[in-house]
Amino acid sequence: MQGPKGTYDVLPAAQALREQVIDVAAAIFRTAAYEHINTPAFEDTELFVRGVGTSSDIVRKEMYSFEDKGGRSLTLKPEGTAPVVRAYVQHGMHKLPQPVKLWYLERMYRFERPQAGRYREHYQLGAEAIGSGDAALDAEMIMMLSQLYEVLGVPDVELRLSSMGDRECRPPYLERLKLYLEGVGDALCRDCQERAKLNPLRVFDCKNENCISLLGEAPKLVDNLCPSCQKHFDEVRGYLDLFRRSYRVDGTLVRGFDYYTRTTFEYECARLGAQKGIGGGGRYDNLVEEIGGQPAPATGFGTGLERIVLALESAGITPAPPGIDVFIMVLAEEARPRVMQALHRLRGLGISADTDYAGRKAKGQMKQANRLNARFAVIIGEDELASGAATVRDMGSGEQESVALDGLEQNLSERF
RNA sequence: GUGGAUGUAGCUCAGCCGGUAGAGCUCCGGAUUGUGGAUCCGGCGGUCGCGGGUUCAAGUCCCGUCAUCCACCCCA
Repeated sequence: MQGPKGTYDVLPAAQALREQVIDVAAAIFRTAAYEHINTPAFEDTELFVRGVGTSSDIVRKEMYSFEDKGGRSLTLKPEGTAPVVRAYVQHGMHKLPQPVKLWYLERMYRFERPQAGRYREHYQLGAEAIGSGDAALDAEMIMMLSQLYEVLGVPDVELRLSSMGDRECRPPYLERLKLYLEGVGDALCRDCQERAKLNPLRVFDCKNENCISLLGEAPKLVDNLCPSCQKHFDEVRGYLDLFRRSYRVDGTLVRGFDYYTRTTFEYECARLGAQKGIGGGGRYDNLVEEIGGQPAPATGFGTGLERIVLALESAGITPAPPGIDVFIMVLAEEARPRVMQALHRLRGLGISADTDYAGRKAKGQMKQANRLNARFAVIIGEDELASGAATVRDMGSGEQESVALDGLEQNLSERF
């Protein structure tokens, strides 16, 4: 038996680094006044169809959709924003002080071919600020991610920035782009000719060199913003300059969801190979309304836990191996009850403690204490029971002393 | 969904021109009657991914299939 394709087990050895990433992220969210939210693993399929958009690959071919026994069409969530917005609308959060600032750690599901840094189930850390159109919030999002990567030590991080415009400037731009693409015609690759029909902006994703050079002359949305979008974009850039956050304006930056408006951004890590995008997001001023709420502007981001971990590992970053406080060696069957009592008492005092359950010899138990990275080994055997004093060994120095069994736990607790 | 590479012990791998499977690490034990991190010795551990085919004989050759990895598509 094996786990399903594209899934993985997080084994104990891999937990420390993941937990470090999560802890740092949670602290950043907390200090920026974001509150934790959890949403269900699955939602009505309709939520993603309306939210993410029917022209996106995710909706067209990557959703884990199924019918439940009640005949409802449900989908394991492929992204985190639409569910949070659904919760915002459902719980009437528009009545709370705005903006409502939320963060999440959730599993995402996409039916894709697995690859380095890409799984069918993965974790994303994300944040959403709903109820304000202020460019300062876009900058806050970008800077929270920047801070996360910096504190963790993610190497070679680059930021790309663009704008998707709004309902006023995007439609006329798309007409211009379509005209341009028709002018280029058959010279584009077959994929791009498909994209031109379905979602013209996607042609900028193409890696075909011929297409890239043909599109070099194409009009870019970021160069054709309406005055209000231009002002908003300039404000975001102003904040990034204020924070000395380097970035590159990239008119070819196209994100995978249809709901973006105005600001979009993406962080990449050059160490990661093909799947180098480690986090990204942007503004989605129409999504709340499209999902059925009172219109409310919003902005947010998502970042991939696995890709951050891969990037950290590529830089050789590994957290200190965990250890325990005390390992108690049982060297006589008659000592077992006293050992179990000591274990229970120590743990009650908040001291991590373990013992031998494998019937190992003295040497084997000492070895186990060493493997567990124990600070102290406590020996209880025939001699100790007879003398009424346990042997306490400092695993760092190798020094040993006798400690009365009567006050053993108290004595040990004073050492931490 | 497309292309390429790879599947042998828990892990990393060797296995020649086809002749009935090996090493290192880990684990357990011994050298050291009850003392770790070093060394030496021994032991446990394998449906050779799975299914067919060729052959007297297949880990080895052929076909299929599944899985993993890498790339495309796309994305975190």
